[in-house]
Amino acid sequence: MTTNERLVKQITAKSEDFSRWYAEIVQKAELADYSPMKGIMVIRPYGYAIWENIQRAMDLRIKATGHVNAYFPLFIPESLLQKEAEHVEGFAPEVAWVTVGGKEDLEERLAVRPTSEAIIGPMYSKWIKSWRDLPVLYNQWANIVRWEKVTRPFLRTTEFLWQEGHTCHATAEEAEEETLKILAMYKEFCETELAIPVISGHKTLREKFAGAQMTYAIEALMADGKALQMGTSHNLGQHFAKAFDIKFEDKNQTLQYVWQTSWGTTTRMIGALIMCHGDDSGLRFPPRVAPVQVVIVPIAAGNWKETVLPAAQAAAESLKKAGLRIQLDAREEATPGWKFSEYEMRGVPLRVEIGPRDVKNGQAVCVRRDLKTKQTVPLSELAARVPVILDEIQAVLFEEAKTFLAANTRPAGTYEDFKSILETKRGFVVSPWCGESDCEEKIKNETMATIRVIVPGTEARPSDVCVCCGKPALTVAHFARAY
RNA sequence: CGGGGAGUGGCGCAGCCUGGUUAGCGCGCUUGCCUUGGGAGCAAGAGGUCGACGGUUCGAAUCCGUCCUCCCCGACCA
Repeated sequence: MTTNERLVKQITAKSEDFSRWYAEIVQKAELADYSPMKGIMVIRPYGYAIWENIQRAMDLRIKATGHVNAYFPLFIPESLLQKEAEHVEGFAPEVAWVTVGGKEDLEERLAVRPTSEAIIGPMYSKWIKSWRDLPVLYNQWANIVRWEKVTRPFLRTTEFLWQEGHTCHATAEEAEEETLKILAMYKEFCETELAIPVISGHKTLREKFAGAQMTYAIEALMADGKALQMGTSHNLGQHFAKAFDIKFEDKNQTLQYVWQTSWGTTTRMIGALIMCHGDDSGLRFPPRVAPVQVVIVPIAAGNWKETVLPAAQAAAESLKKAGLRIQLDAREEATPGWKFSEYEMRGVPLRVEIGPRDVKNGQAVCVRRDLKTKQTVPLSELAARVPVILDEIQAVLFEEAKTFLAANTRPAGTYEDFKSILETKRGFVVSPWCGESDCEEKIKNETMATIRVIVPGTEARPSDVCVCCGKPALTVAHFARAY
């Protein structure tokens, strides 16, 4: 990449300054823009299309596992939010409050939902009477407000979009099973749809959701070596059931509190797509969620409107019939070279060029965004071949990300190694840990790394000692600096 | 919320220190011609009152104050 090209594009190279690259690509690719309010962004059509694709794919999975969608209020009366002590304490610093309605001061202020447990609780209490009413498997797609101090487009914004599942079960075992089922579903979603490999496991008490009994999470590694939480699944135990009096009569005619779960994924996943797959030329979207999967660029020359254009239009039609998201860019005011760079920057997985030579030969030139390789495909075979190429691109992006994750997951037995890895390489550091919150805190203060998850199957050996304090290890944890 | 940087047509910047005619430049945009296989060329145009408010001054993009927003580094969080 020459300096001249860089100047023309006016985008900082990812390899030069990752943070700046991220901030610029979000705007240049028209994914999002800043609103007049601090930390509150506007998701533009190109960015929202990704969310719609994510929603569609996630919603299918949510429903396939027996859940149904519902919608609960945006406002939560303060008295409800306060019912679960740990919950309100955890969220208090970031709740936005409504205190005036019209011209009247409200008798009780209303929280703009930071999460919906507290508004769903009383409804579940009302609806659930019998063991026959269980399980309740609800999900809602909604917006959330958390008054964050530091914000970044998609990664942390004051208002964001998410799905939140809220379920009730008759037994602790069922709730735990649900929690883990969703965690597995999230992992599969990230890997299949987003081409982002994740590690999954449970959080420490220090990092768990306010009010949960246990929090599980999936964590991905971004290109700068920082971890990003991609989704959480909480086993709420009976904390909220007791706070909101959610009881049912079991088969033995005794009243029992329900066992609950809640789980969510957010528009943050779009940030992960950007940071995980992008390169110096811009975005690289996985075909399965790309807003535009194929852009067709006709090469305008000579009598192109009689020859090239009809061929391009026919190609677009045949690809649309194959079920693909297609854009035909036949604008005359932009040159082919300009379009090539533009769609690369915007992360379109495949570009199909059709020029006079191609029409003569009955072919098209396909250029992959992932590897930047070119191949010619007979026009008659486009509709059959392009879906295969898109699958390959999806697979390549996933493989590249997996390789990166593996290469940046390192064991550390001593605190010196631990610190050295975080200073020079980042990524995940896998180390034995004594299980004490004090040690976790100390490590965070000294290295900025936190325990992202404790992965099942990474138990400590009897001889292992805590990487920080040297006491016998309780378990082995994945540490990282995180967003 | 603490420390640092920044806000000037759509984008990227210069001007500010050392106040002074109609605030410049590149890209983009409009029109015409010509071109089109990696961000073409020529010509003619349009577009800003310099983040907001207040102050100093005969005069403010420029000096002072307050506020807003963005970026970076920390403390808190999806």
